[in-house]
Amino acid sequence: MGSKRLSHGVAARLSRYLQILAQTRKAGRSVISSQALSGYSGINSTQIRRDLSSFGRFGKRGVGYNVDNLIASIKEILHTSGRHNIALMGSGKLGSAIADSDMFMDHGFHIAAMFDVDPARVGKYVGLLQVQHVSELKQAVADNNIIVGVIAVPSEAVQDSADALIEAGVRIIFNYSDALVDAPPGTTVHSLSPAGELLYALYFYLA
Amino acid sequence: MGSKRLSHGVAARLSRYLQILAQTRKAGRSVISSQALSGYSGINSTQIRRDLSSFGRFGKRGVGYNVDNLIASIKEILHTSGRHNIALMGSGKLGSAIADSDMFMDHGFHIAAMFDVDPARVGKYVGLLQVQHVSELKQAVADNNIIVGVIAVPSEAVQDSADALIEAGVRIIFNYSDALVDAPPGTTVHSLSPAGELLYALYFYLA
DNA sequence: TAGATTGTTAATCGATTAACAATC
DNA sequence: TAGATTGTTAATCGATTAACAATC
Repeated sequence: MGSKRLSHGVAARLSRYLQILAQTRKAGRSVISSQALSGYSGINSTQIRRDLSSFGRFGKRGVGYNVDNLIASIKEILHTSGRHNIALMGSGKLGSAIADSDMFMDHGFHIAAMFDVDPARVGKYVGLLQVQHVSELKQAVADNNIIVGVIAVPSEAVQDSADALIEAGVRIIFNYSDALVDAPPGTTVHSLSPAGELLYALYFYLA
Repeated sequence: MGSKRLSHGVAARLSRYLQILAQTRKAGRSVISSQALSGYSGINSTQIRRDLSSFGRFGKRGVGYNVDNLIASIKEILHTSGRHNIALMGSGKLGSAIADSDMFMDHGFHIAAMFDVDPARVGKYVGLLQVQHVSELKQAVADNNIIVGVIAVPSEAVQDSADALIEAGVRIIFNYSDALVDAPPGTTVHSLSPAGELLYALYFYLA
């Protein structure tokens, strides 16, 4: 066990635990029970204990899981302990809001560079980052070992941004719009869909 | 069939189809195959055909599904054909970006009011919406039949916004940060977790 | 000791997939 | 007619859940 390739379900749940654990640590709590994790994730507590116990004995009976240790253990299982560099596409309101937030930093991601097509924005600073022109993307990806692209541009421009990232060698893309993105096999594109989530919640609310 | 309560899995997948179909329609395509839907959703095409066929015969063999008809049919199945009003919490960069986008409008949601705690922002206009003080939330929820809250405030303030929404009677919340939110049973809170999604994608990329 | 929570088993349910006849 | 894609069956796999002994 341990060295086997994880199933998609298990990897997805472990990532989810990791995200919640990071928030728990941020809130100053050092121990968490499977019950509490279940409350935040919506995943059954038995499922959580089973997921974790298949990799080792991380918990203390009667107490719960040590947050710091569990974070370290899961990161090891997922092979994602390092720092991962991001290229942020778009320096408008959404892009700036993303650059300002801790959301990525808290999980070992680093926004290494920020890009725009608008010449009026290129050269300006957002926090510590200077906005670069998209034509510099390929070089920046190579120089900074960027493996993730985050797209925060108007929906009409999303496909162009995605194409530029793919052309530059980026294979993991997070798209903040709900525009559909065409991408070649081997490339992962995750698009936001708040409306989809809301319609789903609405069904159970109205029923 | 048809009138039975949907399982969570089915409702989630139908919402996902709906989101993709709306984008497909926007792109001007009038027909889509289960194969194409599968490509965009990551859901197996047999699963898609099975989900749909359990409610009726929506497709044409050899052709695919009519996009407009399928949207209407799924909305009917989900009982979410109407217009649904949203209260948007936060008028900063993120809030403004959300107010400017079509993401909610495209799916029958309407941002009916926008709130902030900062007196300097209250009264200003973002597009056609005038920013109101949070103290007016409860009244606005009642007046405008608001059933969904979208939170776009700094992570330290997320819980306060959620509390205000819940106090005002809102039971469905979409949180644009990855801060954990405590909410009473009966309330649905969906929080964004881009980092979680990325770690998941990263595992399969690195493996 | 008493209370709480893990680790694990066993049984059930839903998701996934391949395959293919029906039919547009 | 030929090609494509739905609708549906059957078989497999993973997720979910209840229950509870082990143990902190």
